[in-house]
Amino acid sequence: MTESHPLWQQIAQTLEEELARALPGDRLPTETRLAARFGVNRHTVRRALAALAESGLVHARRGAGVFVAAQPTEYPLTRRTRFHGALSATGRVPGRRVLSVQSAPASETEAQVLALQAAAPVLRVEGVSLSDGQVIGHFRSAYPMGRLPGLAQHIQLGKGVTESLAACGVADYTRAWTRLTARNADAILAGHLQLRPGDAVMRLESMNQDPDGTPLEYGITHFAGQRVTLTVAPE
Amino acid sequence: MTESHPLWQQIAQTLEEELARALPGDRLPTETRLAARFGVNRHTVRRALAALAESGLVHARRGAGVFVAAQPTEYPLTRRTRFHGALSATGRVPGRRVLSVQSAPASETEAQVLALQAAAPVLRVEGVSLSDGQVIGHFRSAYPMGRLPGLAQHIQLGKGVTESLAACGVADYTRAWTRLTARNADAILAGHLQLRPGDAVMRLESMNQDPDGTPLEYGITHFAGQRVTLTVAPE
DNA sequence: ACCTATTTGTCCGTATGTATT
DNA sequence: TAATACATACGGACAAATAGG
Repeated sequence: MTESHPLWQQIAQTLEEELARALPGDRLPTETRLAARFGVNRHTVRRALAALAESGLVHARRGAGVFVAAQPTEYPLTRRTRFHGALSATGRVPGRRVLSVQSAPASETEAQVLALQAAAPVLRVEGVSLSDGQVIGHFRSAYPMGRLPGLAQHIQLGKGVTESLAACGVADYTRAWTRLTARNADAILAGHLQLRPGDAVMRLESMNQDPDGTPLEYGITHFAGQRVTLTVAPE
Repeated sequence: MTESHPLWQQIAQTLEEELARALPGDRLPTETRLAARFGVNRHTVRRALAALAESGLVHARRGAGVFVAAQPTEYPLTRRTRFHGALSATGRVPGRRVLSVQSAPASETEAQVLALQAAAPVLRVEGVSLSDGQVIGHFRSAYPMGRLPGLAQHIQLGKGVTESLAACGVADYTRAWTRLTARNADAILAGHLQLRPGDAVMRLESMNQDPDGTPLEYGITHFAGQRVTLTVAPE
């Protein structure tokens, strides 16, 4: 093809084809060696590797090298979505790390979604979700404190959402709705998810409610696109 | 801030905050001006702008400048997902452009999902979906020809999926399941969706069936992450 | 229709920082 | 500790697309 694509794209495509015959965890040649092989500057190779990393095919570790990436985790997205159970069912070991818990007056959006009066107190919980020890998601949730007295203590003890809600008298809850979109990770999110800025992530905005329809939780979760597949199935 | 975040990240964050007060279509200062303003090299500004572009916040046009991007389209994802109806309901004008129609023996995956014998004939349809004239998605579908005689003629006449299936005697169909993940667009997909390589896209793999559970369509759709929000709601 | 200045895109080269081995 | 390897930042040069005269 006389179609003169940029050098870095040609290199990326060549590498992508070769990656099809590689195994997850395999290490690529160093940037310097690749530059020598293709007869280009190291930065041109870096541009190509950046594209592959954005596609989730490889990931770089400073000082170590560039490695072939692994396979995704399945995550069913149903009305009764439970993080712990969802992952256990697919044979993964779930985990959770709470980064911060704080109470604050509800934002405009939170008040509206949770059906609260303006500036009513909410408990904000931020953390990351793990699958087999690897970070797959980052969540930021808001709980109405008025309806869930004592929730903060349980959350801070490291208990799961379902368990903590049960301790507050919530026997059951279901997901009312979910809004989904894809974004490129910014620097902060990439840090949480152990990705590179620009990597594709799925953004889920959702609300959970009790059987009476009372809102119990409003959250925004970001999943690492390359490590998670969401499944939407009828029940 | 002595907080040692890279320069380009700090610049990206500053610009992101300022973008919140900008209107879609607004033009940013040139790279050279921004470099002067932040007291850095032009390449450092470019790295920051690249991150914002990957997040879908801005869009660069060579020779013209960098511009603030536009707003997303809503797309409900239910058991009875109908492209035309879904968009009409949100006040958008839907559209579809078929790029190719061809018959071929089913691939291994197609045969398995559609419950066909190996290499049974399927009709493959590829095209793009429009909302208000703008490309929002790219689809590649496979239909079992044995169950849908004459489908090719209707599809080629430019009719919609629902309409074409109706002409083959399918009065109703529902979505059996959907698998979702986020990816970065490669060069080809970016071309179809009028995005830039590396932009976040949502990949939907889905199967539609008739009321008896007979598979009718297996397809993979990619939505432009910045232009579409999927909603998952219980029925 | 043509030219020109402007603006972004690509590529090279160099230097230095930081994490890993 | 030292060598290796990726990350950041700077500088320069030219190509390609755009906009305006």
